[in-house]
Amino acid sequence: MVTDKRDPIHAQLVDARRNQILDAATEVFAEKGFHHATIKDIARHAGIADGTIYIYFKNKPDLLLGILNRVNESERRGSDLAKSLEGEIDVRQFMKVYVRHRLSVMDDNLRGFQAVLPDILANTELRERFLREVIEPSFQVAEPIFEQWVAAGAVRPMNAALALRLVSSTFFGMLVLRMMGDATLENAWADLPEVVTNFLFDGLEKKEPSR
Amino acid sequence: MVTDKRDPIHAQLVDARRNQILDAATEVFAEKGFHHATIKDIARHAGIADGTIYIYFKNKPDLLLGILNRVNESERRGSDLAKSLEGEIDVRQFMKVYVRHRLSVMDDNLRGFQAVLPDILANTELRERFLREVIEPSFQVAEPIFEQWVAAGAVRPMNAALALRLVSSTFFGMLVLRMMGDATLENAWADLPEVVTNFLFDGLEKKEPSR
Amino acid sequence: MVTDKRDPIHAQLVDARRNQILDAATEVFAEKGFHHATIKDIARHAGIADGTIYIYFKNKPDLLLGILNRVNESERRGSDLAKSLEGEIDVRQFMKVYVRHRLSVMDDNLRGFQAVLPDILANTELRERFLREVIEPSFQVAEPIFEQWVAAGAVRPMNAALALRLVSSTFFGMLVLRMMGDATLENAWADLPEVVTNFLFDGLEKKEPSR
Amino acid sequence: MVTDKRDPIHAQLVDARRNQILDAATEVFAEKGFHHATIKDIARHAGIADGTIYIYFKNKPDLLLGILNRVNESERRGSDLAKSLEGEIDVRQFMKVYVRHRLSVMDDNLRGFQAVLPDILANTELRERFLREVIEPSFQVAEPIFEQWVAAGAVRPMNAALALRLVSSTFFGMLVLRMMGDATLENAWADLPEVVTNFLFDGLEKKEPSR
DNA sequence: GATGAATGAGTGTTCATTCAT
DNA sequence: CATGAATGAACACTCATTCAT
Repeated sequence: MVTDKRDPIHAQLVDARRNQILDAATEVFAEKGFHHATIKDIARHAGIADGTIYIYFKNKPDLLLGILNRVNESERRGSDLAKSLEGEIDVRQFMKVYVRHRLSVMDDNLRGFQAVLPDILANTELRERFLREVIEPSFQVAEPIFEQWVAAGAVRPMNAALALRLVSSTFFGMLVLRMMGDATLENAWADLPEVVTNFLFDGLEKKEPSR
Repeated sequence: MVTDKRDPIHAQLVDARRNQILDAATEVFAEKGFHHATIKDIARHAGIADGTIYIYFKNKPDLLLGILNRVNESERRGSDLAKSLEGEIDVRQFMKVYVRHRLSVMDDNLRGFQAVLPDILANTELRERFLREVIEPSFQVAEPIFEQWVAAGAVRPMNAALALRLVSSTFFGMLVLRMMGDATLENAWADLPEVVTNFLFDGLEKKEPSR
Repeated sequence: MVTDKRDPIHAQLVDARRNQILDAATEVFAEKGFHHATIKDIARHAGIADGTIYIYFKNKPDLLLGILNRVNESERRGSDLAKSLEGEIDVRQFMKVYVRHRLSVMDDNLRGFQAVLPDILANTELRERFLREVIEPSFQVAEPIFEQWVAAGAVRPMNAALALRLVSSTFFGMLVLRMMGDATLENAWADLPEVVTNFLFDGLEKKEPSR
Repeated sequence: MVTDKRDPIHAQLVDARRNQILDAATEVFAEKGFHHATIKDIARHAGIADGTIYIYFKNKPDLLLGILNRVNESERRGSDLAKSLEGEIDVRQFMKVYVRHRLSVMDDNLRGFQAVLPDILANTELRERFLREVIEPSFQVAEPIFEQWVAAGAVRPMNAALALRLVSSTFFGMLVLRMMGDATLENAWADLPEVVTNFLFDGLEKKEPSR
């Protein structure tokens, strides 16, 4: 029986195995950190032999890239959502939907971030890759939307690039605080879409809310 | 000649050596990450022999703790500042001073954070220690101040604990974005105290600023 | 349909497969050396799957033995030739035929030797096997022939065993030099039967050739 | 105590250690072949720890190169001898001295050759290096000497390059036969200088020897 | 105190071999 | 028979740590 490597069934099997391995790697990396996780750990976690991992991944760093790509994929859907909402008039409504989405992505991929973020921060190459491939593209999607808001008078005039960094920072910071194990943030997760939207729009100061 | 270990001159020499080593370790960890940095690297950077490091530090992780403590020291001065400003009536002025201080600490310790944060995020033990010893104490200092603001009507009523997390997240997020190499944030660093203070107080929305 | 394993057609098929695999193995071993050649390499070279090799050969060393046997077979035909020429009076003519034959065998099996000789020299077991099964038998064929020449006065009296080793050494040495890539020897290959015969009979010294 | 790496005493210690390791490696490679020898084997043989080997040698192949260089050193002394004898009138005497020297070098370095030759033959890179660095230079020393002999009428006119290859082949072949474990050659080793010289000069054929 | 050579435990990776399909 | 995915034993190499000088 000659099996065509381009066989879609074969491709599905390969994909399933890759995901099985990446799931295990995510779990173990998140638990022990990339460097303290051994291939044996991951293999045992996935219920396979050490060598099998090397059929699907070139080496250990490649596992990290695999996880990163899956996380990126989720992240990208955030941009897609933003794009799809473009033109929406009710800015605050837009934001609430977007924040909810972001937070849920964050929640779903928490283990993935925990597996990947420490090494993104530690490793120049990964860092640059993540910046170019994930963060900057999302800024590029967001910037015109933000400027449109300013033009429409829905948002006060400010440096769009900088404003995006601040909003983005808030999300990154929440991710980091959750990863650190902050209980308050974890327990309040359900209320966050509302709270964060208000924070981003109104800030801390007391004033007559615009609506 | 027997040297008394409690000799203050001796203590100063020891401290100088420790700092010399920690400086080298900070640089090398920030550059290569904790695990890819070797003791040889650090020793060469400090201009001493490998073995000498072990006279001043128990082991490699202990170097990380040493760096962490120096960073914490800087951080603590943020809390001190906040405490010292307590009672200040002009909330926005308070915030501007505080933000400026925080950002300058962040800037001064960027290499230190770069050396230490990836492993704080990766390592359960460090993570918990950082949470209990640095983050939570700073929340405990800030919470009464914030509640006092609410009581004084300077800030709109909101869950103090959560508000602090959001503010704190913004700072953490900016740190992370800078560590990632975001150029916009780096170039705008000088304007940030103003911009961030406004962001935190007023949010994004257009409204009649209260002052 | 039950196929009789003693079926001559079946046997031929098996033989064809074995040779197909040995050809591939010879090529790959010669190119990369036994240890750097992988079963995958050989299988790909033969256009079959890894596992198929194990239907025809017990294990990797067995491939080497398979190649060795084919080389030995060629070598043995040298002895056969010698034997067939026994009784021939014109010693120099005998030698010229024999040398030509040997050199052509060497040429034909160069890849085989390249595949097999390094490991014969490295591996005690193979070494002994090659010595007992190939080299010594050929000496045993040659020794009576040589002594007959001495008796007939065609060759000067000398230790037959030692003389054979020297002649044999010259051939082995030429093989090694060619394997090393010596260009002079390779380019002169066509002239060698004449040159080598003269060298073996007359040596280097100037004298009146006997004919 | 600061030790200057160019300290001659330090250099001597390093050299001693390197030789200790190379001795062990030679023994183990000769015994088991390069690929079946493990670093642990060699370390144990040298009475040191695995890691120590890597202080003095970059990697396992580097050990082979180290052995090769020591063997080359011995070989080079053959060329030196030939050069030093240049101008000698008694060609046969010259040859006897040279042959004796070569055979003794061969004998002294037999383990070294056994360690190194299999991989020289198996490995393209080593093969080329050995050809360029050892064999060809020795031919270049020998060729003018040989041509001088022809001019002086001490040797019959023949292609010098080819004649050298044949003589050289005889030596290589004897080395190979000895490595294979041929007992006859080993036992006759003491008589070889005489026998080989005669063989090289007079060949096999009966004739009135020129002296 | 300072040195840096030596140690050896720990791990990523390869690849011959097996076996369910 | 043929396949090739899976296995896991084996091994080169790294590097934190020690300690004699």
